[in-house]
Amino acid sequence: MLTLRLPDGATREAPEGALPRDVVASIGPRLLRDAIAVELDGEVLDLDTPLRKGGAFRVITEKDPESLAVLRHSGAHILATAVRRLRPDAKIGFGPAIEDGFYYDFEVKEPFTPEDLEKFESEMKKVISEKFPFVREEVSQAEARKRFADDPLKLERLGEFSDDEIISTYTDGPFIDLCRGPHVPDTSYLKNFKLLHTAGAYWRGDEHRQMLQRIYATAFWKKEDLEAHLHQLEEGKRRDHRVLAQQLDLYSTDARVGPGLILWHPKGAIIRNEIEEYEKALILRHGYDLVFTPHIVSEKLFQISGHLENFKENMFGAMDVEGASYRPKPMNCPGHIVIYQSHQRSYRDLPIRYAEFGAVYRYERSGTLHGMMRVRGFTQDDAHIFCTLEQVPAEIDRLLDLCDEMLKTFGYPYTIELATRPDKALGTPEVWQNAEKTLADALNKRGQSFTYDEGGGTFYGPKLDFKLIDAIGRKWQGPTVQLDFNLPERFGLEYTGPDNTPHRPIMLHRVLVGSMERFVGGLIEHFAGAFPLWLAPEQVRVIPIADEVKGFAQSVVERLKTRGVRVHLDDRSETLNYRIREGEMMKIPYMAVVGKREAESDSIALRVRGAGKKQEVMTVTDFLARIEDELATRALKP
RNA sequence: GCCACAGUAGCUCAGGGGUAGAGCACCCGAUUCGUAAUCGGGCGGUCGUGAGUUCAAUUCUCACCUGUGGCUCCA
Repeated sequence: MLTLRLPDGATREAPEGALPRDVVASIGPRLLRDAIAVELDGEVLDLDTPLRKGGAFRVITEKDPESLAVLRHSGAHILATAVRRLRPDAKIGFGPAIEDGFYYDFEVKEPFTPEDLEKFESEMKKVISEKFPFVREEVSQAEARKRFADDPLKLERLGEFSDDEIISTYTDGPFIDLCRGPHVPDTSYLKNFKLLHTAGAYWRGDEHRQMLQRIYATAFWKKEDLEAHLHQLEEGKRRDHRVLAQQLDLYSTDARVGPGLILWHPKGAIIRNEIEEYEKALILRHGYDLVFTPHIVSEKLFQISGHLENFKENMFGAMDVEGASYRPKPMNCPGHIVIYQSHQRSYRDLPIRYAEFGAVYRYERSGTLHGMMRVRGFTQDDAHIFCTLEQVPAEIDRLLDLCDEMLKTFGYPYTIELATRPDKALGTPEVWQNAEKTLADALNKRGQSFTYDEGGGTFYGPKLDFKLIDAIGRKWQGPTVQLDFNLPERFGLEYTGPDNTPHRPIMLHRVLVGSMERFVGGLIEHFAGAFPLWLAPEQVRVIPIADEVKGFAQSVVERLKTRGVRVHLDDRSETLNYRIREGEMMKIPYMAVVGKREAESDSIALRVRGAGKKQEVMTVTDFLARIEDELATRALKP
């Protein structure tokens, strides 16, 4: 007999091989109706998978987040069922649930078209209405080979099973798949789904293997959730930084310059410069020293750092300079280390914090480039902290303050992940455990919640990853802090301790925005191009209603200009409506409309971006005070 | 790099074996307006680049370049 512990503390006895369905039914028939799957000791099983061991037992219903993955995985089978009906020649690969939906990979001679997708979707609806049960069977290797004789990809997978592994198949109507499960009871459970797009994908993610055709889709229990998700995708498209940047004239690329190389237009440059100025003041306040290092560097440096060995495929080629090889730097760390080594260092000097807005160049494969998000030349807001082991907690604490302050300024909520030792790693497990504990302690001490990303560290040390959440709920890579056990060794970094002997410092790498390019690209989408006042390329546009008040409008412009406000006068001979419309489309935070009434009272009719006709009339003096306050506090609105 | 798709005026796009069209933008003129497009006129493209097929290519074919969606990789 197996003993199952229920969440309320009660226990149930069930014979070995009992079906979860029967156990759930014994708890209550209503529960069985709502049950999607069960969880046994953390493993999700469907209702028809025989129980082989006892443990913590929990029923999963639509309310549990785990149920969504079960639904989506079943959705993948339903998709494959439909595809097989319409394209019997399609060989099946894998079809897992993923974060926002599911996909299925097929090997086909003719790639799928958007019209195919529509047909598959209607065919899926048929499969759903046919209400095929998902039938689980456990079979022998020989039997499995027979069943998948026509599916070479499945046969390959079968070859990897060890003798003691259970091979299971799932059948829904005409379709059979090699699959571990779990699945929903039958195909009718899938009600709210949408096929999204197709894409090529390597068989088993290996670029040396053949390309399969992948169909991406999403599914939810509730119609509202599906609609919300599709709306978020739409909203993401509407905010696409490449489109907005074109409309707002922020940056461009050009084939003559080269792909993945960003040309910052004046308006984009203003945004970037505001961020840099802000960050510069911030880090100087937090005890950093600014440095500059060259863009091209002798290869010797990268031999010492190991980049030439480990990062070569991402480095641009060498250029010959009087017989010596130079390369554009892919990272700033070695340069900062050399500055550290330009003097003998004492424990009294530490911590040393070098910061640089360092341009780096990395050879990224052409297919990976994407707007400002993935480029070949970018500027990192990079810093390296050299300190003693004892100083690490205080440095982490300082960094958490710094990140928190900065992310609040941009209006990003965030989460933190602590990435731990990967399989292939430098240094002993003890050193790692110690370092991971130091990081965790620093977070815990200030009550900062975080999750673990097990095995997600770099080979040279653990790291903290900040994940930003943007205005429509998407996650972005934010600041990272990495401990480095490697470079101090390779360069033989030293400082003299109080005991008058040499010691090896600890090195911390950290970026806040990461790369100016990627961060600004993200900001464009976060704000949908409507930048807060302090970042807006054009902050105020003054619009005289008619020529007779041009002089007054000019005086408003002058007064704003002397306070450093980025202001323009739009006195073109266009209608007021036309000029207002253009200002709105350029997402200018404030339009100061002035007519005869305003000129008489030294005031403006202020149109706030996005507020439509709800204008406020205020004196120029009051407007100046308002602007100055919003700039000083870097207000997020308007 | 790989798979699929795309490239026509500054932008968004229509067209199609006989060397091109719209709207917006831009320029000129009229208009002087109270909160999201005033009217009229004009300028503007060797149809991504190169080669091939053809009497004839922007249109068909191939290669390359650039971009898009993914894969792989990543700030």
